[in-house]
Amino acid sequence: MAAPKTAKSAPPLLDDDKTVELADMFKMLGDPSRLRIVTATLEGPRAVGEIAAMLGLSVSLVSHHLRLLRATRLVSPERRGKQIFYRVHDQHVAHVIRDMIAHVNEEAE
Amino acid sequence: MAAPKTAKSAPPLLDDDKTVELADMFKMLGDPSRLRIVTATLEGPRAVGEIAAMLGLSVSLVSHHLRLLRATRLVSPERRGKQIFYRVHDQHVAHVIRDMIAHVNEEAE
DNA sequence: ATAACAATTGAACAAGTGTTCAATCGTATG
DNA sequence: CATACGATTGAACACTTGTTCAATTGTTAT
Repeated sequence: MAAPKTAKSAPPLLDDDKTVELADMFKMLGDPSRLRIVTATLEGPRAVGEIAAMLGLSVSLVSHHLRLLRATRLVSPERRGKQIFYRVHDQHVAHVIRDMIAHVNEEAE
Repeated sequence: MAAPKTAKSAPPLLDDDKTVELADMFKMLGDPSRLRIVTATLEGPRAVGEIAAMLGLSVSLVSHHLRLLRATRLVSPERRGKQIFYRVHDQHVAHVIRDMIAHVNEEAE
């Protein structure tokens, strides 16, 4: 909790549940390692070890992050032999992230 | 740092600086209080006390968050008399956030 | 100047976070 | 079966983070 004031009057633009849900999604992308992992899976299914090598991170660390990303439904796993391939969970997520990347890459205004 | 492996080979989709910059932006929006504050300023310039009342948060807390949001250039202040009004820093930021909200509100797939 | 109002600031604390290391699980191949 | 490989898991750690409270700065009015 935050304030003793019992104030509440403005119409929302986003209800409380959606706000928390969205914040959780943002939080997941708010860590550089995780953001790199997600953008890596954006280009196609990538195995855990592959991601780790690409990014210069330990397999353990990548796996920990993938567990969180899975829980937030940002990526989804698919087993193929010994390896497990991850990709962005759906097109919805992919679009949002691509959008953000585009905006940061433009940066012209 | 993370892994001792000296691996590095894949072409980026987003260079390191931009990645960190984007992650910082995401991190700011990754807290529910802050996300609500930003969406509040999305509808027009809002005074600090006004925001605090709308959201049921203490003025102090809102101010702390606004300092962070200012530092990340997500909002910008404008003094008008005793009060200080905040609004989303630019259209760029506004668009990205509106986009995200729209996506979460749809949620249909 | 004094008082009142709006907002910022700093210290302090609990709770959460990213990372590492070692151990474990799952799947394929000898 | 055993061995090797890929990935997950859990404990432990230092570090960061969100929040509160009290004190302070800045602004307008009396």
